Amino acid sequence: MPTDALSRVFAALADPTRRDIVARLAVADATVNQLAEPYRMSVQAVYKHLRVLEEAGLVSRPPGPQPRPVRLEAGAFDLLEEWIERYRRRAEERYRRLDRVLAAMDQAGEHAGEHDEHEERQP
Amino acid sequence: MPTDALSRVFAALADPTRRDIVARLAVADATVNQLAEPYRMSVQAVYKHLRVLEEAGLVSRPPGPQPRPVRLEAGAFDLLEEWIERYRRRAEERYRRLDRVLAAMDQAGEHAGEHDEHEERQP
DNA sequence: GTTCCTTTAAACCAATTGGTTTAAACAAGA
DNA sequence: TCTTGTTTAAACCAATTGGTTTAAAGGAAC
Repeated sequence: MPTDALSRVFAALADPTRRDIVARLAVADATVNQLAEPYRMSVQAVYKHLRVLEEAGLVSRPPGPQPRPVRLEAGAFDLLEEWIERYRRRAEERYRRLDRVLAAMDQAGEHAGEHDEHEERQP
Repeated sequence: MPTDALSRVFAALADPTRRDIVARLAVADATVNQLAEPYRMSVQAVYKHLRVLEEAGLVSRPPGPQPRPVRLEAGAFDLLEEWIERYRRRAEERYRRLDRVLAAMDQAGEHAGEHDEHEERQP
């Protein structure tokens, strides 16, 4: 439980049932029983899944009259996208750069082409 | 291991060490020993982490001379972003719609406002 | 107040996970 | 070939996870 927020979000979405719940909540709020109905597991198991999603900040259960609805929290997705975007972008840049290097090596001949390019020397 | 691709990717990134590895690979390829150096765990543990990342398609280890480099595979990020984008967008739309409904309820008086709006009736 | 549904809690279980250590197979360089 | 560094594999361990069942507490409606 003392794991960081990002780990909690990723871990929460690593389970197919939990992703399915998120998918269904994306189209409409639902009560726990509604959510549990299609699955072949106990209602308590669904409560457990919801607690995981809740602790990850992906879902909230606003208080109110008894069959409390479960609501998708769009905010947690931003955390994810921020992280992913950051590294994906860098990776793609590196690929483009690598492609240029390979192309240059290709037309220059293959005598100097070794595997020492991982020492970064970009500005 | 018979889990689906998306689960593997999410699970792989649910570990901070693994995310750190990805982050470092985003700036430059590295050998396993280079990757393992800053951590206080055994090199074998890092190999295990890399196997997880590899099976998730986030990383590849192109064959070649002995200290084989580890390379970030940008492709797997697309899977993630695709999934996230889909549901985040829907969730946001629903929020906007809900805001309108609430605003309408607000200026119409609060006698009819119950919690039955999760039966979707959008076209 | 009782009864019924919803929610939370607890004890338990099998499987997975993130590590370890030890050992063996591979590849290169001297 | 011998030695050294890299990679993979195996056996083990503690902690976590995704489920279960059972039980109890909270709220609504009658």
